[in-house]
Amino acid sequence: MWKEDVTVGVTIGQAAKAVDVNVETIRYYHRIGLLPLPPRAHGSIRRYSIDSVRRLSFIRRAQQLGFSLDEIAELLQLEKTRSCGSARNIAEAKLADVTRKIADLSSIQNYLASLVRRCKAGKTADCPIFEALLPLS
Amino acid sequence: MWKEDVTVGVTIGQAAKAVDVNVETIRYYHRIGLLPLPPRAHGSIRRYSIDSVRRLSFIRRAQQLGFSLDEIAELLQLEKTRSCGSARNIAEAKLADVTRKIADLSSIQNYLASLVRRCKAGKTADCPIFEALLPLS
DNA sequence: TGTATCCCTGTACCCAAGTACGGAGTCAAG
DNA sequence: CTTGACTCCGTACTTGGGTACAGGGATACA
Repeated sequence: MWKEDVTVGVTIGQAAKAVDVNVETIRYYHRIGLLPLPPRAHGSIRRYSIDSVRRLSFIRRAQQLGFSLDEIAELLQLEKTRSCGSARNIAEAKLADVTRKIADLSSIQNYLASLVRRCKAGKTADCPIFEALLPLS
Repeated sequence: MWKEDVTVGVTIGQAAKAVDVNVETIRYYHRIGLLPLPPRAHGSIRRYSIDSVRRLSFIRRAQQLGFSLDEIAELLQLEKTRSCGSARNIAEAKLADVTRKIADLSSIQNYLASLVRRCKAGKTADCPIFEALLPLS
């Protein structure tokens, strides 16, 4: 006999495996309203549609791009209107953010590199790392 | 009359102001063992020496360089031996870390920039941001 | 001497993004 | 029909880096 609903979509475990995420994480996304609860088939067990899984994988990809869950929620809201301008605003803000972070890290990189370089070159007696970082006593 | 001890060093509030940090933060550093408790003069009020304040300011500077409090504790441990090689190892590890972060952020930057650029150029109908980030339905 | 401003300890709370777990229900295979 | 793997819900805990009180001392200045 053909059980119509039960096999439509995947279980939470399969969805989790598909996007390489913890089952508890998916539940957490439900809790905070980031991912709508999928329909239940017969029993109490949820079935995740292809769309649900795609939404989940979007969340992970956006996270990798440095978006917070709040920002991701905002982006997912935009899906309803498909407002190109709003999405671009968010993307541009995030781009500015990332650019600033890169600049900050670059100056840290330069400083650390110069410390290491001078440390390698110099005598052990006056290690520039200690001089720069630990000006105690 | 000359009160010898009481005026040696500064109070927590002055120390906090000197390195632009919250009083509670200093107490927190004591709690986690990052900053040793300074001696008390007469009453129960702590007096922070110049060295204490320098140590505190080192913590903040190292934080700005991206070191975690754990790593900073490690660096402060090294002060005892002044082991140049160990310090260089830590600095080099952090440098590698920072370099990797920059690389990650750069690819994110490229991707976001290309999305924004294409979004500006294209027609509103097929916004690349939605296509790239929201491949739902 | 009053009062205003610090300081003390201890405890609880904050944020983001989860993770862990207990106790019960469900489902498929053997 | 039992076993084992999976799922449910709810609640509590985690990490890192702090903040915020409450309820008392201490100190400084007029």
